[in-house]
This record gives sequence, C-alpha cells and structure tokens, in this order.
Amino acid sequence: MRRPTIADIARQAGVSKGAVSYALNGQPGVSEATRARILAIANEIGWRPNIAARALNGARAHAVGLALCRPARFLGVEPFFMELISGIEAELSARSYALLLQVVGDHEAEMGVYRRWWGEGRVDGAILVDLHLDDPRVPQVEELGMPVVVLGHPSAAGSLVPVWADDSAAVRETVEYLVALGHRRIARVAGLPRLSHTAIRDRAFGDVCAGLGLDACPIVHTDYTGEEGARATRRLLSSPERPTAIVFDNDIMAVAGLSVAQEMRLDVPADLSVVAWDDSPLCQVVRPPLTVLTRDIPAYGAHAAQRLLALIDGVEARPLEDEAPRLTTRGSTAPPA
Amino acid sequence: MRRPTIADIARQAGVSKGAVSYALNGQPGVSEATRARILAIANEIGWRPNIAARALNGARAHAVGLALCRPARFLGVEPFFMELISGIEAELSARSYALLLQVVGDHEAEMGVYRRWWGEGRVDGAILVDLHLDDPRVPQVEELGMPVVVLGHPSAAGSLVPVWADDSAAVRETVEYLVALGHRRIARVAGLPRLSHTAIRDRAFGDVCAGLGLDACPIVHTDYTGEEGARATRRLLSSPERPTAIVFDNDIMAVAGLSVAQEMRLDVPADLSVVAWDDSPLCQVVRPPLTVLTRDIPAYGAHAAQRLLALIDGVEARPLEDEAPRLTTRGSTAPPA
DNA sequence: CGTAGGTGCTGAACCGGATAAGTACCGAGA
DNA sequence: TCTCGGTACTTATCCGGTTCAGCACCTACG
Repeated sequence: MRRPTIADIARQAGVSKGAVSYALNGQPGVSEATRARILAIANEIGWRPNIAARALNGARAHAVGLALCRPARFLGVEPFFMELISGIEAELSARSYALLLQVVGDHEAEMGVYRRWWGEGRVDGAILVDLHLDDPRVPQVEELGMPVVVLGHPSAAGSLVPVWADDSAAVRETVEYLVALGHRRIARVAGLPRLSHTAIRDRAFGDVCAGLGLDACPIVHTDYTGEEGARATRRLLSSPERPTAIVFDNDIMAVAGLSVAQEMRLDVPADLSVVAWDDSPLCQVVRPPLTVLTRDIPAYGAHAAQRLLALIDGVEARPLEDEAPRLTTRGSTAPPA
Repeated sequence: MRRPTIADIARQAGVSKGAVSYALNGQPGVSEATRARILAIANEIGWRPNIAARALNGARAHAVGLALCRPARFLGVEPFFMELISGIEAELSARSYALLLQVVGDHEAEMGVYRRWWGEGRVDGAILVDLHLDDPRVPQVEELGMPVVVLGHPSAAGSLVPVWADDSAAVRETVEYLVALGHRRIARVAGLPRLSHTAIRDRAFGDVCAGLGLDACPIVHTDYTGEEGARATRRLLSSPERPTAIVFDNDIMAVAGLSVAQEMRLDVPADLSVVAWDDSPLCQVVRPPLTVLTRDIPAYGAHAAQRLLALIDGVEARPLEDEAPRLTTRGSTAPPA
C-alpha cells in the first residue's frame, strides 16, 4: 500500500529512474514509444509526484501564503475576505497552486509566519493585505527576498508589486453624485484610520468636498463594526448641522447607520441619503436597499494572484491598477427633503 | 544568500551533519556543550528546517487541508466559514500546522483536490464539511486512508471521526420557546434539503411540532440566499393560515424575511416572530434585533482541528459532540398579537 | 571508411535532512 | 589487565525525485 514512486515505474517499464523522470516531465531524452509506455504505467499504478522530493531539488513549493491579521471577531464581519480568497483561489487552482492561510493576531506574528513559511520553503510567495501607513511589513518583507504582491496603493508598497483600485475616483464619483442630487452637507464614516486606504479615501473626500465648495464635511473613524458605525451615525445625526448624506466605509456600518436613522424617525432617503462601500446581500436586503460602491472583489484577488504567479515565474510583474469601484444607485439615495 | 542548511552549521561547529541533526532535534547523542554551541550557531545564521527535506524522510507535511465546495457567490454570504476557519487556525497555528485551503466547484473536484494533496504528501489530513445525505465523499475518503474529521452528525460520517452539535435539541428549544410565548403556527425556512444537517433539523422540527400538537408547521427549502429567503417568507405570509413565527436556517434569510414582513405591513414581533440560526452582526443591527440560535463557531472549528491533529498523531480520536446552539432572545420574538 | 552529431538511454550525484550502524574514547568493575 | 558499557560522536544510507555526465548505437556526410 506504499505510495508508488518513479522507481516502481522504472522497474515495471524496465528502464532507469532518469528515463522515467524525463518521460513524466515531458522532457527530451526518451523516445515517444517509451514515454507513452511510462505514462501508461504511471497512470495505471496511480503515481503522483511527491512535492517534497521535488521541492528538495530547488523546485517550487507550489503554494502561496496569505496571513490575515485581523482580530477574529472582525473576520466574519465582512464578506470581503471570503470573496478575495475565492478570487485568489480561482487563479491559483487553475495553476495547481495551493493557498496557505493563517489567521494571526498582530503584524509581528504575521511577519513571523512569513519568515517561517519562506524559511521552510513552504511557499513561493505571498500576498500582503491591509497595508498601513508606513507599514513595517513592507521593508521586512523586502529584506526577506520573498516574491510578494501587495493589495494596496503603490505609494505604500515600496518596491513590492502593488495591485490596487482608484479609491479616490470612487470617492469623487460618490460625492459628485450626492452634490448633483442637491446635498451640501455630506459626512463620511470611515474605517480604521491607520489603514492606508482609509487615509487615501479621507484625503480624496476632503479634497473633493473642498473643491466643490461644500460646507463642513466631517469624517468619523471607526473599527468597521456595526456598533461603532451606529455610534458614529448617532453622533453625526445629533449634531446641529446634521448631514443630509453619509458615506460609509463598509456595508455593516451602513446598515447599522440606516437603523439608527430610522430609530431617530428620519426617513431614508428623504431626510438622509446613505451610501455603502462594497455591495453585499445585506445591502440589497435592507429597506430601502442601499446605494453602494461596487467592486469585483474576486477579480481583485484573482489579479493579485496572477501578478504573484508571474513574479514567482521570474517574469517582471508590473503594478496593476484594477477597475475603480462603481456607484450602483438604489433606494437609499435621493435629493434632500 | 542561500538558505542555511545543517551542513553549514556542521561546518561552522566543526562536527558532522548527524551531530547537528541530533542537537537540533533534542535527541541524545551529543553533549550539552556541543548542543548549546550548535543551537547558538543555528540561531545566529537563521537556520530553519526545510520541511520538504523532513517530509522526504516520512515526516509530517505539517499541514491539513480544507476544500470548500460552495459556489463562489455563497461564500461571502455567510460569516460561518470565516469563523470556522479562524477557529481551525487557532488550533493549528498553536501546533505550527498550516491550513491548505481550496475553493472548488463541485464534490468531484473536491475529491480530486484531496486525492492530489494526499498523494503528493502535501497534507496530513483534512476536514470534511457540508455533509450530504449518503455523501459519496465519505466512502471515497475512507478508501484514501487519509485522516479525516467530519463536521456533521455521526449518522452521516461513516467510519470517519465526527464533530457535531445537537441541532435537534436547538430546534426543540426554539419551538418550545415559541410555543411558550403562545405561538401555534410556526414555520421553518430551511437551507438546502440535500445537506444532512438540514434533514436533521427538518425532522426534529416535524417531531417537536407534532409532539406539541401544533397545527400545520410548514417547511420551505431554499439555497440560503436572501432572495430565496424573501420568496419563501412571502409565500408563507401570503398563505391563508399564515404562521405567527418563522425560524430561518441562517441570518441572511432571516433578515430578508424580516424586510418582507415589514413591507407587508406586518409588525415584528407583534404580528410575526422571527428566529435566525447563527448570530451575526447583521442580526444585531436590524430593527428589531433578531432572536438567534448562537453557536460558538470558532470553537467548533478548533475542536475539529484538535480531533484531526490527534488522529494524525495516531491517537484514537473519539467523536466529539459539541455544545448545542443556545437560544439568545432579542426583540424579534414576542407573544402573538 | 572515419568521424561528427544526434538519439535514447544509464548511472550516479545531489537536494537537506533523519537515522541506523559503526567507532573511538573513557571510566568502572572483575 | 581485560572486558564491559555508556557517551559522544562519525559515516553511510535513505527518502523520491531532478539532472548531469557518459555511453552505446545509428545516421549522415565529406
């Protein structure tokens, strides 16, 4: 019941191990007749290459790593990661690459995981997500010499290959749309301020509002949870100059904000317009359904994986600017009453 | 810049490779002084064991596999899998095991992945989820001889080690609670009928309702999406004998159902009580917040991982009945008007 | 007819560890 | 003094592949 090896094939075919290796790898050095015979035997006895043995010869590990550094309680909150992973997977599995996944508590642990994976020859590369401002992981990973693709803006990616979307354009489109509807007081409920994409969106939001000569355009930072989203909304809606539109950084906060507004007897969209970043079933299920910024997240993951595989293959992987999020209007936005 | 090997350590320490191997693995055969010297050198030059080389000697792959067979569009829908994975991870990473993840389209592809992983020596075992009635994967995986833990009821797990929760008890608790509130017409919006846990819940629901002498207790099957949940709810609420309480098989359908009820000008909970299986931020965010069946999903995953590691270690892993889901009452349930 | 070049294969080394078998040395006991 | 047993190593082999050097054989060509 031992797993068959090329030695078994060689014995049955009456040739040497070397010939079998050439035959199985489509390399020259064996006649077509012998190759066919060897392949038939390999197939018959159910031979599979032992990746450990292959890896030992300096070959690929045929796996890439993804260490997610999020407190467990936020992981289930957003569908983002599952969608991202399924997109990465789609690309990887087409090339028979596996995804090594580990959930870690902090960035130090994350780097430890990368160091171990790379040091043990377990992965050929990795994808870095949730970039921070001046992220210490970037120089550390550069020093490791491991092929890495970064999901995030080039400005934060150092010499690593970035895959990103133009969040600024999405912010601009959203604000301009709200202004066109007649809104003048627009607020933004943002995510974690230390994330670089939060900073980018914040800046774009400020710039666009200023450019359009809008009144105060407050930004409130949160941790992406429904609770903080609700709290932020409550604070905004209780202020004397309450906004007539709020743009939320994820779906869960938008829905929480919607509930808060309705509790406060405000009509959405008449008294308050709501926009959510990233669509989800949740956004379509609530009443009114939410106007959202839609991204093709699986495609985003697939592109990152594709760039990473190119990098691993030694092809120079160029930065990739993905499609910007597009505004999908639904019932939660309207001209202010 | 080559990765250091034990040969490098041996050269620097002036001993043989064998001695280094003994020292690094805490085995007898070297003096404490030599061992300390070798460890110091290993540490200094940043040596890490090459798992491929270790695996070649029949050692463990130090990874377990999880192939998720769900259409990509359902993956982001439920937080279940991310929570499960984070629980599995917690247990695995404590033992420096990695999780190999692959999303596949169907069960055939899933078995192909397991066969490949096992054949290539890439994993030491796997976790099987989403068991079907008469699931063909069970005998196939038994034949592979790979250590496997099944998330699901023992009745469907064959000779594989099951980790499960008593869904029947949870169904009973829920129905009895609703009956105690005064409900007599209770409906269930269930998930995919071919899943074995759906069958178990269906049966328990029927049994409990019959046992309590309730009127018609309809069950509607869906694919877990909000759309089908909404459709099922609409159908139930439009029937002449409309239920005064509905128990949904997941959060997204419960929320969709809630919206449908509110659209139909029914007051929740006065006209309709709503219960959701599995808590999520979503359930707490909607108005009224939903009464839910709470499971500790990360713990569930952790237990499965722990059983699997025991199995891999050759310890006879016994079936584990996890804690049954508990009812957490919130604003969506009340006596019928 | 001698040889240059290509084909089709063999044998052996190699990757980085683990490990069984062998050896040199030392102290203790008969 | 000789043997015995343990300690502290070394040497050699193995795991399952890849790959390189070498070799026999055939064909083509000057």
